[in-house]
Amino acid sequence: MPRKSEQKSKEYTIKDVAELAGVSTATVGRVLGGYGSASHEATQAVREAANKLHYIPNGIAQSMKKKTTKSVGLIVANICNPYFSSIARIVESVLVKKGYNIIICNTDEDGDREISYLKMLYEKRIDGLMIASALKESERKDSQFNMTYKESIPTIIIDREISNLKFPTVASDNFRGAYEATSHLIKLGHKRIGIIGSTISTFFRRVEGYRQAMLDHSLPFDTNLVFNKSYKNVKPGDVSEGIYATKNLLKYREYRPTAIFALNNLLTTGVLIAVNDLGLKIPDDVAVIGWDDFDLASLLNPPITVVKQSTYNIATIAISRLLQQIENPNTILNEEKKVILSTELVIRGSCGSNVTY
Amino acid sequence: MPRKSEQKSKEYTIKDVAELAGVSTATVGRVLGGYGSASHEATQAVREAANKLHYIPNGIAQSMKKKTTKSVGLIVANICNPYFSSIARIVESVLVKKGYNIIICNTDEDGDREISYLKMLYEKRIDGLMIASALKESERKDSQFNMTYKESIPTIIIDREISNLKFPTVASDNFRGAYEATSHLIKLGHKRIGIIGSTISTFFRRVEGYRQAMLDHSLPFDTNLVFNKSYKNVKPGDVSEGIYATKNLLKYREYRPTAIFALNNLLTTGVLIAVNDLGLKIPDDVAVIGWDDFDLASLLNPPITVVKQSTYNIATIAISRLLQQIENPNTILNEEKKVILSTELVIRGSCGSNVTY
DNA sequence: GATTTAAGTGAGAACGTTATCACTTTATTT
DNA sequence: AAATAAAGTGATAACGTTCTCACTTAAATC
Repeated sequence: MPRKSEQKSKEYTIKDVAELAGVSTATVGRVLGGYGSASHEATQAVREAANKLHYIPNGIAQSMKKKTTKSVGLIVANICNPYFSSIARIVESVLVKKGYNIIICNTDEDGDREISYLKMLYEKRIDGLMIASALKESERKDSQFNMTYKESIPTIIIDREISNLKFPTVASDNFRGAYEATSHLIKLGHKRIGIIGSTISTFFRRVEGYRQAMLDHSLPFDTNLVFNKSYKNVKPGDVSEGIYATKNLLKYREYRPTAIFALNNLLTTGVLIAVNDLGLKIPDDVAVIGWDDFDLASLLNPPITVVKQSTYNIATIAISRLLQQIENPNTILNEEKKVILSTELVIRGSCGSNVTY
Repeated sequence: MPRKSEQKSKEYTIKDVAELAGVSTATVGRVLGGYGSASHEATQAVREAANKLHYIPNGIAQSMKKKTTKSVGLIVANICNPYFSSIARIVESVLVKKGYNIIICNTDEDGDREISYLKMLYEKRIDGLMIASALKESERKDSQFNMTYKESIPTIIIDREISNLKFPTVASDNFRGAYEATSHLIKLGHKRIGIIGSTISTFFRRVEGYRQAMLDHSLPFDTNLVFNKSYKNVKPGDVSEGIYATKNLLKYREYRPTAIFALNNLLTTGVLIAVNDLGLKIPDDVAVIGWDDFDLASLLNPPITVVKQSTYNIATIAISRLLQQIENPNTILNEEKKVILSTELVIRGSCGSNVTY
């Protein structure tokens, strides 16, 4: 049965190459690894042998010896969120040029999953970690959570801040972005503004910005207008969450908000679907403003006003700092450990047009 | 300087745990690995020691010994494409439950990048591979390309077929989906139908479906209406490609197609933006039909008619088959090596309403 | 109580590299 | 021509696990 032997095609090792080339494994290492020195003949012979055997170096063994894996972990809530997928793509494109690869983990905003991912990645001995933590405000003080983070491995926190960890952070100015968006709505005459988010820390900052804007304009901060719970009957990471929240906010006609501020892309879509389902018109019946820009925003009728994050900058700054940490562990990044990028309010038509600026 | 010693926090090994627990490394392995047998005392001592040292097993060393890495590679064109990010998310969620993680690679439809990714993943000794190959029709016969694939490692091809490799495949019925979409347009009275794609193999099959539909309805197959080149001045994986193509197709008023069929999500968005830019109305001036459904499709004015793929099914079938190959390498999947899933034509308003069915 | 079976253990050889060390050969300098 | 430097090489010890093997002790069988 010659077929059987075919199936278990042996994985060739450096030893096989050495044997075929008639040199020692050390020489093979030197030739293939490009260090030390080897004669022309030896080099030739090794190359030939490696080719003939279709030798593929064992990265695991290399990692074992070199104590580096050339891989970084990326923990995000949901790779389907265009914001995170853009970041992933940019980060990946930078990394691949340096020979790194990227391990992607979706937490679905679940703190426990985040912890088990961390353990997994640390076991994998990743060289670096980029994380948009799913830790909730309340959990951030919990020392048990912080113990799961290894301060010895290069880490960069994106999108959300984790206050009591001393890792560098790159994020948007959530407070200010939300403040501006809310102020914009207020200037257009809106007094009852609903806001849809969830329990993650970033959204808290945005809600704070919203709150401050309301208060600064002598409007009440009404918690009935803040929808930031996650309901069990609605799966997160799905349009349905935004639909559910919107329908709840718009349920009682008398108390109905005249504007809704959705705190991420998916939620914005949910709001639009729900408003459409209810037969309401934007912006006349209800104004809408979304967090995160999207390609189709300007094509909708009316075009949607959004708070635009500089995703590209977040990603590039974050990855360059991470690589810096990885490649030069002694670098002290104290100077500007925290990078906060400003957002941009892109005014389109979904909030009405009687601007009073 | 006690600070310096803090910085280089030693990575504890199984040896350290053994020493602290007062047992041999073999016993630690047994306790932590959950195999063999260990006394209650030993178990207790080991657990305690491991905890005290915050011991994190070295997965690299484990992989070295066990010859399995518990990681699979996913090669796609662009993680920002909702189609691929959905697949990635579903696949990841299945894998993580089994203790695997996923390494993501973006080829940007570049065959050379695909090859270098393959090499990288093989060196990493991934346990399995899921790939939407970027190989072009012409390259598929090139044996040089096929040599880069290792038939010894479990692999599943998704989205696109690679004819001369004997890996199982899961994909949509591209021909039929395009045939139906084109027929739909023809029945609505369209005779000049533009189609926008690019050079990848999947799109060829779709263009074939389009072509067949035209011929079956006694309409000419006009290559001027087929836009499937990639231009250097336009970066792929971006809305601009679709915009550029659309503006080209609609340039000459006399020859202008009355309908445009966009072969992926990003291209559809590009078409919509371009049509809007040109001040044309859908569907009166030009009808639009897109490949791949999207959340906002029904909210646009008019709602966009699309060919919907069963992304969820593609992902779940693909990953379950891959896991089957990984966990039971002897399984012969010959019976139904190729799974072709039918698409669904979701008729909305972007093609006009005088349906003659 | 003698024998078999099971439970609990440690020593040590792998796994496939890298990289140090010692050595030989060749090239370069005095 | 002798002395030194440089280039080329192979043996071999790590890296941190797993797991077989051999062994001791305890439990179960007759």
